[in-house]
Amino acid sequence: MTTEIRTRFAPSPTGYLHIGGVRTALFCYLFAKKNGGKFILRIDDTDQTRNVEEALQPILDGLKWLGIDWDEGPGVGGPYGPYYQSQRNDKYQAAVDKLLEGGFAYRDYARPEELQQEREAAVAAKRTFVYSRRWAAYTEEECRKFEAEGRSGVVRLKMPREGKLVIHDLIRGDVEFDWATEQDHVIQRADGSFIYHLANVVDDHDIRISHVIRAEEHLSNTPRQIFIAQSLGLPLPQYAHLPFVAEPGSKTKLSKRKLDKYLKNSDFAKLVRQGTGIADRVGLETTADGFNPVIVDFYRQTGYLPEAILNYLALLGWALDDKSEYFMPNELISLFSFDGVTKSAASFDPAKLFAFQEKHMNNLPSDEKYARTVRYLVAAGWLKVLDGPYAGKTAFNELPDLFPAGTPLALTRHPEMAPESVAALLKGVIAGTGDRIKVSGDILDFVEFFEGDGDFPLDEKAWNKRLVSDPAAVGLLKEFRERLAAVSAAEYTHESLEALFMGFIEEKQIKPAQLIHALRVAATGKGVGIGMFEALELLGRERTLKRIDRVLALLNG
RNA sequence: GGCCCUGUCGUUUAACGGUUAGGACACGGCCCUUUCAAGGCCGCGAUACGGGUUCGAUUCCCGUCAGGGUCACCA
Repeated sequence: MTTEIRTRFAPSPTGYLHIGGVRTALFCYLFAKKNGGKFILRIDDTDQTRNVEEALQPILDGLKWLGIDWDEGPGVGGPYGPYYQSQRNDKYQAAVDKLLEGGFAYRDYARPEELQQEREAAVAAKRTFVYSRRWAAYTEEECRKFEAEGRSGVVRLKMPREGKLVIHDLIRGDVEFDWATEQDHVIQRADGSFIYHLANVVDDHDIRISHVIRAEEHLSNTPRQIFIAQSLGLPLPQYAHLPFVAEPGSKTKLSKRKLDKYLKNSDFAKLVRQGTGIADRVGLETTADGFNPVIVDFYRQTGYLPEAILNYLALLGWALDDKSEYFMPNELISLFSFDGVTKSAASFDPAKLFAFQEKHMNNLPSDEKYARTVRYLVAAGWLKVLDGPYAGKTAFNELPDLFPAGTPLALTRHPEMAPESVAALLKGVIAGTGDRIKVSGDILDFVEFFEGDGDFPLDEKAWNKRLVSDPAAVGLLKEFRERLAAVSAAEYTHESLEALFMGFIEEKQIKPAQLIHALRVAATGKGVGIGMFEALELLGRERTLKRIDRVLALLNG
């Protein structure tokens, strides 16, 4: 009999998807898919004080966006549901009863402060704390006696106090523990609710998990889980404890709460600055609670590619060989194995993540780049959607990551322009920017093509340097303007414009720089940008002339 | 503090007893160039320390040190 490979990711509904969690989910997913198995999503909501649905949605959305699809779980169901722990209490109760019956657990009536005293005494005596089990109750009668004292009971595991346990970890090899160092952990609270470890073991078995793949921080918790499983007579899954994702430049676990500290890392700060710049322009909230690189939403909103994030995260703790680094998701699936997984914690490097993003973005077909940038231009107010499911919508969160091809768009500042021309312009801008757009939101750095011709903003520094304080350049610009005016609309291409320009500077015996900077500022308002002649072609003759004339008029006035 | 894990350039990793210890990102320089990117070339840069085992240790063993995790009626 061959058993199916089944892995699970079991997030608790915290309201956001942590980047470290994604890494764990990804490895679970890759291992399952590589081996033709199933990846299951289970929700660890045993702590019921939270609003589960609301706090779960961002996590489901994030995983879906990344393409980490689950075969069983919320939304898709499956044969071993329910996939919410809060709905499985009957199973946990049955397990606790069985543990009690078998003598593997007991009811305990100790008060927290009494336990605390024992603990302190142990520390003072420099010995390992071992609960005296003084308030343990094994019969109904004992229970009633303690309850009469006003005590409330919990159920504790009755851990072995001798012998050793060896865990065969797929990544770490054999790890040995002394049973004596394990505590009598609570598995059911006084209010009858259940503790995670109990629920976890019961569910992993019920849901037929074959491989428990999780972060290293759970390694120390594994003995008690094994004890529960063995006491219940359940077969053990295979374990694989992944190194966790650490802070930039440190080995401490990455946390959502320490944004201020991470901001001192210049690469991290750079990432945040870029993201915030984009989010601000498309009208998104940028509070640290929801918008920060530890949370997946940050990347989605800034315009990262899922495949880039997956690629980077896969390399954080896994390597194929000494040279390959660039992988698409399907390649990761076919190449993944525990052999390549590292043992030590890997710190999150924002600069390297960004490098992967650049690479994947540069390999993106231009149609897809187009489909991904529209959202930013619409949300920032440069474009309007004329028809289709998103007609009239402007809020970023109401717009899709990828705009459907053929959606008719209008240019806010040039309402007269036909949708086909708008689409052609945007396509041209994307082609012109080449590899300058690193994240989809970067399109907002090239909106000079969407500005009005008579009122586009002029970069102050560039304006002063290239025009105000360079009268020679202005003279040349005036003259070159006439040459441009003489070009027919059909001839107004970057090739012929470049030829025209080169002829002009040769004739004038000058270097390109003596005119081209002035021309750029006049035509785009900026000191930097895409290739000059591509820019002129995109603008077209009429718009170029209008722009130059406006600037010339400003200089005279 | 007990227990557990980890320790190769700044970061991420390769080398599974024999290499001038390799790559990528970052960084520095040069080239290209109308700006900004990109690209090309070059450079900087590591086996935590101490003992063993071995003809030979990054690799195996022991110790030290360092970092991290875990010890909740959180997950």
